[in-house]
This record gives sequence, C-alpha cells and structure tokens, in this order.
Amino acid sequence: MTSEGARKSGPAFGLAGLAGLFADETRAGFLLALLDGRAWTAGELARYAGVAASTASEHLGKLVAGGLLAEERQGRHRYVRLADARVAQLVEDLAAQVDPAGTRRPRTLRESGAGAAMARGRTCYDHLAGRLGIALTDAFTVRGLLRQDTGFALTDGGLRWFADAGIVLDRTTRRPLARACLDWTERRVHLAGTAGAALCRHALDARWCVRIGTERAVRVTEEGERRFAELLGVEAAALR
Amino acid sequence: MTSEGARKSGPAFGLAGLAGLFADETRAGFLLALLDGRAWTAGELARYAGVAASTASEHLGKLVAGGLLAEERQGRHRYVRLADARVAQLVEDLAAQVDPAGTRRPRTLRESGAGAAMARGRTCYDHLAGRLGIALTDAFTVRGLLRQDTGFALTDGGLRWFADAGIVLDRTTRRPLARACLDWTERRVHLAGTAGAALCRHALDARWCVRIGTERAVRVTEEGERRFAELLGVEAAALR
DNA sequence: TACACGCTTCGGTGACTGCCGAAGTATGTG
DNA sequence: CACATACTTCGGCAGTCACCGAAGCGTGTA
Repeated sequence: MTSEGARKSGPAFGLAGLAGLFADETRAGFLLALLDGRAWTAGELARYAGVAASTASEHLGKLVAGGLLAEERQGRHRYVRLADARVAQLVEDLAAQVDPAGTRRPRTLRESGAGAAMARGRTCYDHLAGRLGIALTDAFTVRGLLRQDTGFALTDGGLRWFADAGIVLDRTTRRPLARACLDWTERRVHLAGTAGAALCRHALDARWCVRIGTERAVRVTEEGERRFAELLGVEAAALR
Repeated sequence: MTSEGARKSGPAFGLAGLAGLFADETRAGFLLALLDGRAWTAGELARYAGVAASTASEHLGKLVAGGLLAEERQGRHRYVRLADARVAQLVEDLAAQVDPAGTRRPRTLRESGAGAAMARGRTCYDHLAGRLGIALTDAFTVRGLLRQDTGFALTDGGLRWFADAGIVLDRTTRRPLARACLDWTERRVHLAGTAGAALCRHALDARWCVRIGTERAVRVTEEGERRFAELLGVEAAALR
C-alpha cells in the first residue's frame, strides 16, 4: 500500500489515519502551538519544537495533506495555520481529554512567568479563554444572556446584548453561534463559536484587550475594564 | 524511556499519546464497534477486526491503560466497553471529522442490508441516532422544545415535555443536559447528552423502540409510532 | 480428573516512521 | 552577480510497533 499520491485536500484516510496525524509529539506540539489561531512559518515551528527544518517540513506536509492545516506561501516563507474552527475544536477536545490529570505540571512551572499571563487571559484559536474568558462567560450566564443549565445557547437577551454592543453576529454560517470550549487550565467552559469569535475580534479591534508580546496571552485595557463593567457588570478585579 | 508501569487508570501521557491509541486501524475498529455502548468480549472484538486473540489482547491492554475503555472480568471472559460518555464523544468527534468525504462508501455498500436498518435508526453510545434520532431532534426543535439557532439547549418547554412524558432527567451530573452529536451518515446533528440518553433509555424501556438483532440498529414499534405522534407530532412515516 | 475454551505472555519478524545532515531549489538582499 | 535565508528532497539510520503462533494460565464443563 503505497502513498497513491496526495488525496486532494481531503481528510485523512480514516479514524486511524486522522489520529495518526496527532500521534507524534512534534506534530502535536505544532497543533497546540497553532491553537493561538495565528499563522506560523515552518521555521518558527521547527525552532519551537526543537527539530530540524527538514523534519518540520515533512510534518507540515502530512498535516496539510491531512486537511488539518491550511498553508499560504509568501515568497520564501511557508505560513501555516489551523484549517478551520472544526480542526481547532478537535485539537481542544483531544487536549481537554488529556490534561485533566495535570500531566503538564512541569511545563506550567517552567514557564511560570509567561504562564501567569496566559492563565489570566489568552486567545484559544479565535475566542477569549483563560480566567478572562471564564469571567465573561460567567457574567453572560448570571445576567441571563447565556443559558448553560439545559445545554449551551445564547438567550434572546443575549442576542440583544450583542446587537446593543454593536457586535455583528454572522448567522449565515453552519458554525454554531455559541458553543462551550473547555479550558484545560481552569477546567471550566467558556464561550466559543461564532459569538465567541465575534466578541474576541471586537474586543481586540476596540482595544478592550491587547495582545501581550507574540504569545497568545491578552491583557484587558482600562477602556476594556470600563466597557466590561458597563456592559456586563464585571468587576475590574475579576479581569486581572 | 521505558513503560514505567501502567499509570493508574490515568489518561495517556499527552495529546500525542492519546491520539496514538486511536492511530491504529485495529484499535480504531474496536472503538467504533464499541460506540454501540454495549460491552464486547475480547474474542468478539478479535474476530470482528480479523486479528489473532493475542493481538486483540495487547490492544485492549493499551486502551484500558489509556483510560479509554473500562473492563470487567467475568469468569474466563473479559468484557470491555467505552469508559464513559466523554470518550464516546471523542470517538464521535474524530469519526465525524473523518467521514465527511464519504471515505467509507465501500463498507456502506457491502453491508447495504444491515446498513439500511442502521441508517433508519440506531443507538450512538447511549442515545438515538440515524434518521430516527434526527427526526426526533427536528420535532423537538420545531415545537420549541429545543433551541438550535443560538447554540444547543433545551428550552423551558423542553424541560416540561420531559417531565410530562414521565422521563426523569438527572441534573446532578456534570454532563450537559443537551449536546449536539453529529451523525456521520446523515451529516445532521441529533440530541445527545443526559437528555438524549434518558430519552433513549425510556424509549427502549417502554418499548417505543426495540433493538434489531445484536447490532445497534433499532426499530420503532407501533406503540412508539403512536406515542411519538402524540407527544411530538411526528408522523409515523418519518420514523420508517 | 480430563478436557475445552478464553485470554495472556513471550519471542521473533517485518514494516513503518521520525529523525538528522547534506545537497538542492527558490526567494530576497547587498 | 554573489550571498544569505527559508524551505524541500534525499539517503540512511535507529527505534517503535503491530502482528503472529506457540506456550502458559485460569475458568467452566463433561
């Protein structure tokens, strides 16, 4: 059974084939790194994972062929990012299944500096996560904008909230408006889906939050504290 | 880096380790077979997958050690089943990501006899799936019992429906009451979660549905047709 | 007690795969 | 046109892993 040539952008051959793409430490590291939603170059990923450029190149070839990554060539750079929100969700789901036991303690410890900022607030693919994401999600819930007791869905009040805040929700896609994403450092769910993405995008555009450095950590600005207090009744202290 | 002895019921070492458990055709076949929610013996799985008993035994050891399967020894039999609903969901999610392209056409064709019954109605771990599951989910939705436009959650009317039907929902667990499960033959979502499981259990207990043979296919009884029409306004034709 | 059966353990084998460095190609720069 | 940079391809190596059959162990049956 030889390779038969790259199947056209299709997903891997089967459950086992798909899982095989995740089943290598280096590739898994790539995917987790790419969970920040940004595009990385092949070289960045190679250095990040500590492998030779040639090795990274081969891994990227498999991930792209398997449909997990999208690539974009710009000059001599090869930018890759997660193919879509479905893939991001899959990576999250797998990671959430794994981390419950806290298998990553050493790493959490090692990077305690950057780790603290990441725990406070960060992006998870295209929505807000960390304590920030959870605080906002909790605020939505207690104010009756988000219903979590019988599933996970925005209420009519929630729809109004987005409209009032001037955040447009694209309701034409097949992606769910609201979905729960399990934060694997906090073990709590936060708002993902179209609404989570729109909120995150708006928060960054309006500078309610800003990215810290090149990592996916984010910090709430003073403007953000004011707006979150005003619109959701969230105390500033909960965002720090 | 040797095995260091089986980690106590803990999940696999990391994302890559977990994925590695799925990344073998035989093990993946086991997991998909076990998606019926029943307990299989080691021998049954070995014959099903077409491998030697010794090979199956080794695979089961890994799956159990990785926390994906629960085992129960009875005399000279070793029964295994999916460890819990979280694992079942993970298998579903992976499978759903893979099948979009219809990679399994040949198999669908080969078993067209049993396949037709499976497409009509079946269980997916602990809830109803196939056209039956989708028809019921649609009925819930159009009657305002289930909200899918802003996420996926039962409405208050939905809670009343379950109460009126005499189906008790266990709301003490951390498992969500309602979740969407993507059916990978129909490419449509259907009701899973605590409510989906309770509905399925009740439907089987009350003989609204009966299992066909040893497979996971189910058929709606005449009593079931009456009750589904009465309680949800579903036409009998939609259930056949 | 003898035998059948289900499962497990063990040794060996073949295939696969991740890794590297070296050489090659394409792109941007002095 | 050289030269540096980013990536890819190739050959080779080493480790891992799925597989089998044979032998062993424990359970249920004649």
